[in-house]
Amino acid sequence: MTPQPHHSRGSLSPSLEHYLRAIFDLQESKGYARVTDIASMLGVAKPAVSAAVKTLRSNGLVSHRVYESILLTEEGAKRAKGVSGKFSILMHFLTDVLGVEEEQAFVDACVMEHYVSGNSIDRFLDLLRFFEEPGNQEILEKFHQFRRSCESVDTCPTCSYHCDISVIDFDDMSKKIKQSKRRV
Amino acid sequence: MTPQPHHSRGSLSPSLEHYLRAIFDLQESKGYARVTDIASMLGVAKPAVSAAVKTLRSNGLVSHRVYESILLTEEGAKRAKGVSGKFSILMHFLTDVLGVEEEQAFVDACVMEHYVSGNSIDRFLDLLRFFEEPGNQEILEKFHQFRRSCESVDTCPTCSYHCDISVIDFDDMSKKIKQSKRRV
DNA sequence: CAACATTGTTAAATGTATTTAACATTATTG
DNA sequence: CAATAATGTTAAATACATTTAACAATGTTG
Repeated sequence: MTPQPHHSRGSLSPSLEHYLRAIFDLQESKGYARVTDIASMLGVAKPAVSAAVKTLRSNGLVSHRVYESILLTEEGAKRAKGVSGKFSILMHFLTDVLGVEEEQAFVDACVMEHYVSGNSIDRFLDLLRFFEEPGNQEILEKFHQFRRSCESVDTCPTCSYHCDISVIDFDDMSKKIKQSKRRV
Repeated sequence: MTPQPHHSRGSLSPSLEHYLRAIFDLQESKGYARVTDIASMLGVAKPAVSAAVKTLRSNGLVSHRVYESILLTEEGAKRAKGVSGKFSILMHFLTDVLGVEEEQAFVDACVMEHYVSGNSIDRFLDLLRFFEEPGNQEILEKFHQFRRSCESVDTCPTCSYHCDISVIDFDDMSKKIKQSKRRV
């Protein structure tokens, strides 16, 4: 009914958020973003970028005159910073705390940044900070030892998730979970 | 060229994986799954379920004669167990370690189960187990205290992610990340 | 067992995100 | 400055996941 303001506050799809972060990163590193940059950065064809930019533009998140370069608006920059921040937290958590290999952590952080709630991200950050506290580094080190002691899938029951799920004692961990299955 | 075997080993879309887990859960709780059960469990319309089941069936993951109930094949059960296991680990980690509120944890685990690599899930499980080790519960308790000390967003810099991302010191956490931006 | 309720399917349409092919614009350079 | 290269857009097609509406099969019960 009431005409929807173009720079709406609604939430973006994961795909559009990802374009937004790519533009943010390019703007940080070279001052602006071009369609081709974005396309090669994200590994998609240029028309996909054109379409995405058009949508972002109609949401008031980027300014872009055809055939020219793309810049974030203030609102766009604000949102992009949010996504980028999530990414940083996740990336750090996965590599520095969990010890996930960097390439893998990157891929995972790139999807989690769009799907995990800000709420949970806050908690990831808490734990990251906890391990950074004076005196707590050694706890992290202790965990890394614990983790490193499990190089072999054959001998360690905790390293078997994607190898053989049946090794894990799920009865032990499924009590409260059962109850929370209301909505999926 | 060569006719693709129907029970292919390719990977499923997040959506189909989610249907698969729903079927798994229903089969566990009542022995079989009906279209209506799945639809109401996932909050989608029945034709969406019909379509998904048809695809799962053509992939050899469920057996289903029209108008009858749906059962996982051996292969389907194997894969569903994998997804379900990821869910359990994530749910536990989010609630018991991070202290994420249960409803929120549930939502997040439901998406992460499809998007996070088995590799990283293994690491989440490691950390979960680490905190369960004799003598380590108190570390977790210490973290929970650290975390609980941050109820107010106004006074605690770690609880501000989705409120004001700018509070976080990203320069500090963006060195190694910069380098890993090859593929997105 | 006929009427009704429940359950499931098909058909048609929508929305989003892609691709390739063809074309348009802009930039470079000989 | 004209030819060529690079960049960007539009158009058309595909794929997937979804919806509503209409219909079909199955089950229940008076």
